[in-house]
Amino acid sequence: MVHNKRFLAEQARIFKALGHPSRLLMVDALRGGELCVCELQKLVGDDMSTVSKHLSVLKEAGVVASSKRGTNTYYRLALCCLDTFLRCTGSLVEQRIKAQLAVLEHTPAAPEQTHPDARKPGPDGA
Amino acid sequence: MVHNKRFLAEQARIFKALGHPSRLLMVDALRGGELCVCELQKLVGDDMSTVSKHLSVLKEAGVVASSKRGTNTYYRLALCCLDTFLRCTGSLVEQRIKAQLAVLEHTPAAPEQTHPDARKPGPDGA
DNA sequence: TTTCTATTTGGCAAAAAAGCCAAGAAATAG
DNA sequence: CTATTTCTTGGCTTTTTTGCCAAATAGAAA
Repeated sequence: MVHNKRFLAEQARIFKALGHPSRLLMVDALRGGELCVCELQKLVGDDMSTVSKHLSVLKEAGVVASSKRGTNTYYRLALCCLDTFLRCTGSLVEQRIKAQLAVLEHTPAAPEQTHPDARKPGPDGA
Repeated sequence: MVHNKRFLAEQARIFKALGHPSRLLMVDALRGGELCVCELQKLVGDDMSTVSKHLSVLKEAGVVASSKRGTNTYYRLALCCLDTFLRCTGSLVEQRIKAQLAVLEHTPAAPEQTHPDARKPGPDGA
C-alpha cells in the first residue's frame, strides 16, 4: 500500500507539516486542549500571519482541525497517535543531546544509544 | 521541556526527515530489515547520489543507522516507535483519500473522519 | 453604520531543499 | 598494480519553503 504514490505523498505531508520547530511547538501545546490563534501566536512569538500560515499547513496535512467561534479560530489536534510518537522521538532526542553534551565535556558517558530501539547487526556505525 | 529550542529543533528534524515521499518509502522498506543503498536506489528509482543524500538526511536526524560491510553500506531503522505511528498516519491518510474519492464520485460516504482520533468540541470544521 | 479585534490571504525576497552530473573515496577482483 | 563496484561528496540550477508587510475578510460592539 505504501507504493501507492498518492498515499505516500499524503503521509509524507503529515511528517513535513510536523517538521518545523514552530509548528511542532504549537502541536505540542495543543496536546493540552484546543487553543485560539492568538494564544498560539503568543507561544511561538512569530508574526500572526506566519502563525496562521503554519496552522494552515498543519490543517491541510490533517494534523489539526479548527473551529471558528465568535471572532476567534480555535485549533485542536486531529491525530490520535501523535502523543505516543512524540514521547518516543522526544526521548530519542533527549538522549542524543545528552550524548553530545557528554562529548563536548570530554566525558563520553554513553558510547552508544540506549534508546529502546538500539540494534546491532554490525559492530560499527559506518 | 519542549520549550527548549535545541530540543524542539532536533525533534522537528526527525519529522522533516520523514517528510519526503522517497525517504518515507525507504524508511518503510527498512521496517522489514536492513537494506543496502543499491537496493533502496532500485526501490525509489532516483539517482544513486540523490538516494545517498536522502539517506544521510535520515541518518543525521537519527531515523536510521548504517553499517559498512564490504563495498556495501547497509541501512537500518533506528526509531522503535515509528512502526506504530506509521500505521496510525497510514490509516488516517487512507481514510482521507477514501473520503476524497467518495466526494469526487458524488457519493459522500463518510461525512466526518472515523479515525480513532475524531473529536468534536464544536459542530463545525471552520 | 462605523470601528475594533481576530484571522486569513497576497505578494515578495531570502533561505533552504531537491536532484542531477561529475568527481572522489574505499573495498574488492583480477 | 589497475579495474570494478558501491557509495559519498561537491557543485550547480530549479523548486519549495519561510516569514515579513500590507491588504482583505469576518464577526462583535458601539
